Amino acid sequence: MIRVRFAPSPTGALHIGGAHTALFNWLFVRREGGRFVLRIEDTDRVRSTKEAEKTILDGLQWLGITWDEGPFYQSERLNLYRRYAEQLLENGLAYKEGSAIVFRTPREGATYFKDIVWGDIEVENGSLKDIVLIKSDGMPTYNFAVVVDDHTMGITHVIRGEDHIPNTPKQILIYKALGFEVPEFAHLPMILGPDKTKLSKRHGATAVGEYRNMGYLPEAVFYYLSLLGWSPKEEGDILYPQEIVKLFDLRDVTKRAAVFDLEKLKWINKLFIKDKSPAELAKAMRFFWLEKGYNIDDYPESYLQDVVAILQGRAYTLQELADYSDYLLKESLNYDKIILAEFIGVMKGEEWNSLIEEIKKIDPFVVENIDNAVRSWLNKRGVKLKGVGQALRYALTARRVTPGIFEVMTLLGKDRVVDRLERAVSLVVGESSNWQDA
RNA sequence: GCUCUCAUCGUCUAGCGGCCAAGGACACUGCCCUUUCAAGGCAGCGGCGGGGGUUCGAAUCCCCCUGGGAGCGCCA
Repeated sequence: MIRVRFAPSPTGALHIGGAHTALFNWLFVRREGGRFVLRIEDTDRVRSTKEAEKTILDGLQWLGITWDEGPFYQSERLNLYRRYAEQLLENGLAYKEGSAIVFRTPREGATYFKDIVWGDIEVENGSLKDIVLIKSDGMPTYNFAVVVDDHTMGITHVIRGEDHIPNTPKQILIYKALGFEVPEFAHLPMILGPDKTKLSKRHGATAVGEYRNMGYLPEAVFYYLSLLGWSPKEEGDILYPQEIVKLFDLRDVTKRAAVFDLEKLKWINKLFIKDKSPAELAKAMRFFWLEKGYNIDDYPESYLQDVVAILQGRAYTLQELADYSDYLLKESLNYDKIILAEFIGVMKGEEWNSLIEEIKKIDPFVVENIDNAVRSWLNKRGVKLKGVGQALRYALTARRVTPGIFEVMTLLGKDRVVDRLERAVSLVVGESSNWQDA
């Protein structure tokens, strides 16, 4: 039975690197069939917090990284570490130094292991220093606790970041001293910032939660992360977790550290947004709309879904999508008077009035009818749609970029369209009908 | 400094001795479509770090150099 584990220390948020590690463990174990164990490495009494732990678990759940056992806490297993440390003391393989217990590394020979992704790795034992097992405060050190935990928890495959490669020989020495079977190791490539150094806060957002708040979809983050150090034979289409599981193979993991590319993540996020059903998306949008202060409960659910449907695929994040939907979910528009005057200026006030009258007659108020009515009115007058279309767009949305203007008009409904047009025209033309560029 | 390790377009990668005058994706640049944007279509830019070998033949194997990364805590 294959058993893997993800063992974060609760000293901060779940960051991209951690999520990447958890993800690969998850893909591997779901692919091969086995159990995913979650272990909290909270032996650093000073830096560990319950809040950090919660953030990490939330982050994993958000991404859909499920675990089968745990969370287990190292802080609750202190006796275990103590007992094994004493065993080493009795065997003469470790010694006391003050109130700490230290492992005596062999001076001769070499320690070898075959990493699933890196291949053969060998280190001269002579280059290793003695290893502290139990700290003066009675807590085990990381290198000792992992060994005891991974063994007693029956972990068969240790999958973790490349930064642990130098620790591995030390741990293997301890496994052997304790008479434990050594598990398989698979080290994952590091995730770097644009400057090619280990990704950290100074590179920008590194916490998974930040991406959630910015409006990234969990599936998108999941897919993007899976692409760092691994790749499906054919890229191009988006893949959902279950599909990735089917294609995943630890042996295909790359060794070269990968630079985190936000541009690509954004693009992937856009694809996933586009792929969502309007109902699902509308649900996910609630948080972002509310954050914008829109009174979304004033509108029927079906309308909200229509709003999403017309906009999805044009935004990189849900936050952007919320921003783009303002004119559909807010009743008042803030025009830039100069821009409005410029757009409305493509036609005379009386022409606008005529067009508006024409629009009032459209029934039912659907895309095809609006399109026909507006175009035939324009044809009769010999006016091009280009300028008027843009004017309509700005007058109705206070934006220069929106989905197709006839789609927008349909969604807005005849009443709002007429109201907004009349107001826009009067703002520019004024009561007197003799208006100037502002 | 010591130890381990990596090295294909700007970025993520395919490639595991001949099918590679190196393929895809993101980004970027044109063009088409067009009521704006996006999408879509087409075209383009751009890379095997360097030097030695091995071989009939090397991006692929070996060595050296160079460059990068990680680790070297009674942190995890």
